[in-house]
Amino acid sequence: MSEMKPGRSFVSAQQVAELAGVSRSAVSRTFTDGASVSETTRKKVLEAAEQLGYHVNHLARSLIHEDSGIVCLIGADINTPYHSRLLDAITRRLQAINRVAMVINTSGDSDSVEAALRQTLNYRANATVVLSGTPPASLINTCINSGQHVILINRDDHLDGPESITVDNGVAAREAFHMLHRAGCRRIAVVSSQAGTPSLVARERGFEEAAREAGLGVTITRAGPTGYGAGFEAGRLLLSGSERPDAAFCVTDLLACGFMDAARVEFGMNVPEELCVVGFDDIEQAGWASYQLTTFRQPIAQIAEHITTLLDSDNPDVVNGPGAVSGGRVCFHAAPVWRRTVRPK
Amino acid sequence: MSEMKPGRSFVSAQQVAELAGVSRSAVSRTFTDGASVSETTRKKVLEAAEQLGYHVNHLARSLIHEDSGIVCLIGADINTPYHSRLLDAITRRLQAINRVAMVINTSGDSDSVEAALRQTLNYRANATVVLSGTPPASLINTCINSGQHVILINRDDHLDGPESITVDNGVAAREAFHMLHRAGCRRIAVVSSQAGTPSLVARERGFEEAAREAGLGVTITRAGPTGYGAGFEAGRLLLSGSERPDAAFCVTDLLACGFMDAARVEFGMNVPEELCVVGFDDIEQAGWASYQLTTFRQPIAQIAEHITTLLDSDNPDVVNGPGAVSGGRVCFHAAPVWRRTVRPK
DNA sequence: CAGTGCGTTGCACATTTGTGCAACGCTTGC
DNA sequence: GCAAGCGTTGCACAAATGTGCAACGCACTG
Repeated sequence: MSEMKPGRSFVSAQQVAELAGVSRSAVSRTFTDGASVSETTRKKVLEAAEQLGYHVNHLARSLIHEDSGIVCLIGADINTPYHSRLLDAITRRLQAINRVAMVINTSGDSDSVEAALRQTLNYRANATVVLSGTPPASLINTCINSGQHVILINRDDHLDGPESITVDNGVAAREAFHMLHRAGCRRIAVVSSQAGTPSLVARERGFEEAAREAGLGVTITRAGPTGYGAGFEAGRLLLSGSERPDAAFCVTDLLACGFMDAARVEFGMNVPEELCVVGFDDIEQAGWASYQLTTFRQPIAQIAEHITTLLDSDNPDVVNGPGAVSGGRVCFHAAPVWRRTVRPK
Repeated sequence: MSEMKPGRSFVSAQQVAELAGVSRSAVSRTFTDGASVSETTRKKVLEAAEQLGYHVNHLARSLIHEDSGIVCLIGADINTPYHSRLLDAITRRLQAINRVAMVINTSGDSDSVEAALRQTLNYRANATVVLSGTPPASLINTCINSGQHVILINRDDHLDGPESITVDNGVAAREAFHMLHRAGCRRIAVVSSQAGTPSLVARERGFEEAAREAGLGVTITRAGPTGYGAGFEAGRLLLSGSERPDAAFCVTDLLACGFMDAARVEFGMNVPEELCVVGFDDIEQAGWASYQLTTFRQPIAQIAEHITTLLDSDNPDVVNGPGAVSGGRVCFHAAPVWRRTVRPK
């Protein structure tokens, strides 16, 4: 079959045309939807293409169309359960609408981030999706200034260019307080991190407000980066004091897992009898038998679907119509998931 | 500052040239390393570029160079702890050498996978890295036949085109057996999955062989997909029998976590007193206080580094020299990580 | 049988960039 | 002062593709 030179470079439409005995235009039209080609030439072309292993060069195609088909995903901590699930969902949906994802990892040192971002602008990405709160706003501004279509997830920089997809962190956090309050908890700790991400801050604030309205004060602990280790450390600090809290709202499930483990392993406490815990995100581990964590579910599927909607309804003709999408804000609900770390009322 | 039309399409080198009062060649040379431009025009060009928000179009640049700078990563289950860590490490290293990652998620239905793969071939990726054992061999063959530089991780399809990066699964699995055997375990179960991935099969085989040589038989359970749920289910099945195993080798840490949880929650067993467990991968959760799982560490950093080495040493002039990289096979060692799920000798 | 119409095909030009080659100007050495 | 040399610049062509426009051929109709 494969009589082509194996390591040699890619096949061009010209070569296919010569083998099929038609013009290069015919080859181009064969691979363009809606173009006018007769069935016989189409067949000849497809046969020759198959034989040579021809694939349309999207780079050249994108020179002409505005649409490169590339969507750039910018995020940090993509090895984290929540972010990797988000990445999984988004890449899948993108593929379903014939887009392909370029991933920029902003966890490294920031100059390499800058370089990578520049790379991406260079590839004329169709849109840029910012997955996490960590990438600095300056990067986002660079994208916007370069005419990029930017979609922000769970940030609330109030920029006018980008679309924004949010989760009602504040509302959910208020609900978290009432769950714990109704369970009889009165000395409630808030476990957060030093990341200072908009969504985390919104959760802290929402909880604090609800507590204040109920006449309770809360102490906020920020032990380190947003992860298991920080939660564990926070647990060790908070529970070794003379006045132990009887509940904790952890702004992230990872923090909650660490906190619970500290409580049980280091102090032998029982959850939820002596200590109630509420998390956020509903990562897979929250459902594991060792944790059975009561938490709030991130509407990942809805977020991913909304992104594809934004990209598909990217009609340039509808500029400022009533259903204009540019600069829109969408907020999804994070529903509580009841498991076993909060005592039933 | 930004007097450009905000939503309008990208800036071309021509426009920069006109604003700077130079020829387009001068613009091109300004953004090409090693080209000859005087300092004064260089400055004029950079100023004009900054003002217009110009970024070099990599798509057009890649038309001329062979090097597109894109590396395609194909994998399934990227929301899994092991795979997401691998993805994290690889994307970071790629950015460090000025490449950018395109991610193809093969978890979806297979026709969308095929479409996505075609997409990627179309982008003239510099290389294709296959992350997991799941993508079918036909996809890989498509890549190879199209002249792609393919790098396989933890597969052992014995194809001649691609480079192969492996972990010594068999050796590690034999070591796992001896760890358990030395701890006094004699009724040992192997917990695996129905995925049938090469690396998982190699682990099963290695363990089985070592057991046979020691005069022991083992039972292999394959409860479902490779994950926590399947491990839990396997635990429920195996431990409810009349003759309980006293140890389990789980071919994946996720399986091990599920298995341990079933043992403790459903049957109230103590680990490692009544049941020893060994996992594989050393995912983050293996180090959590609730598990403290003894396992084998996947050399993720080494794998990622080796990939970049392969891409950097991609000297086309050295075709068949002594250090030829094409079709090479590299095997890294998976070192044991001792924690608390195996009794000390 | 001639004319009209429609589907198909090829030519030529467009997209954006890198680069060889020739020309040009400035500096330096004799 | 003039020639040589070197650094810089612009022209023109290359890369692979999509597409408008004109031409061509075939079938159908009057």
